[in-house]
Amino acid sequence: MMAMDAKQPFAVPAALQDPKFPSLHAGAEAMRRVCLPAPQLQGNIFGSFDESLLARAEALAAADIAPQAKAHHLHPHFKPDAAFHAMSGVPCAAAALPHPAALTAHPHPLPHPALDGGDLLEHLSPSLAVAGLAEPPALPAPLPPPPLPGAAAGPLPVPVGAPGGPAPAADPRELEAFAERFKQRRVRLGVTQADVGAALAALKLPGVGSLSQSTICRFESLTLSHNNMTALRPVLQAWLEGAEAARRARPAGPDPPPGAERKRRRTSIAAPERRSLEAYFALQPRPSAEKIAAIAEKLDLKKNVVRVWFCNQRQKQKRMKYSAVH
DNA sequence: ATGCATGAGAG
DNA sequence: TCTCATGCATA
Repeated sequence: MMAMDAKQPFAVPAALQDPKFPSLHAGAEAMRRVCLPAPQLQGNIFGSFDESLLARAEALAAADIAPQAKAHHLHPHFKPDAAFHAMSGVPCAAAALPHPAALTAHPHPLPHPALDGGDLLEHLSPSLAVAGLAEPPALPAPLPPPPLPGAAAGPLPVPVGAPGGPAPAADPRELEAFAERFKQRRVRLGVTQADVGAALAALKLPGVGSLSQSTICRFESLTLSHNNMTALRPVLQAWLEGAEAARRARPAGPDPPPGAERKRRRTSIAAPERRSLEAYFALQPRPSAEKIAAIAEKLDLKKNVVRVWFCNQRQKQKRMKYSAVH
């Protein structure tokens, strides 16, 4: 049998994840939907979900072979998490889309309506594609440089919600600063990300188990959601302080070389398929099951793989990094 | 460091 | 089914 990871660390109950503005969340969600390109238009486009859509997406995909085949998250859609941007106190222009048109706009212009999908697909040439690829328009860049990283004054004022009130939103900059200091101090301790993750279990904090290297890494690089960052901060801070204290106590640390055991394999999506997916995503980040099926068939991928890919893609859009750094 | 995946909870 | 937190596997 398989070694089950019966350790469900401290999966914050979803209900607890946004205890804050439940209605707001829902509202934002709804908002996002209505803000998106006219649903009717969508219906139009996808209603006759035929070769044309797929072809277009693939045309875009082909175009993507250009320089930035990877930087797609540049057009933040209006999402619940956008609230986070606003909370940061920054007039995050990135969250406020300039024109409704921008919602459907992609890094690349859509092929002319005159162009037929099928044909386009077959006659598509890199040159044509690249021609349409203008440099990404200069971003509004409303973000002033992080002002206060140096404010390393002792223990962070863990913004705890006063009893009766929801926990105040953590300042993204503060989180960012903490993450940075955390990494620095961790390295100074000569502890790896994996070590930290494993060590967390020893803290015996209620509801806190171990974490993976991935998660620690993502925390340090701010590639987690704001909520996630906020939840993890106190835990990691606790570990850090404990570790530093322990180190002062007895400077010598053992070096246990861990063993290695492997098992499952990761399916990897080939570049061309990935580009197509990105193009589809640009057109419609939330395809219906049918669309997913069609896309899957078109790209010769498993339906589930496509579905998960879209989920992960959406998740990526919500990572802190983009809000805090960009 | 990051891509693809799982599983819980909510709807 | 989706989101969200998280992890294994891998580039």
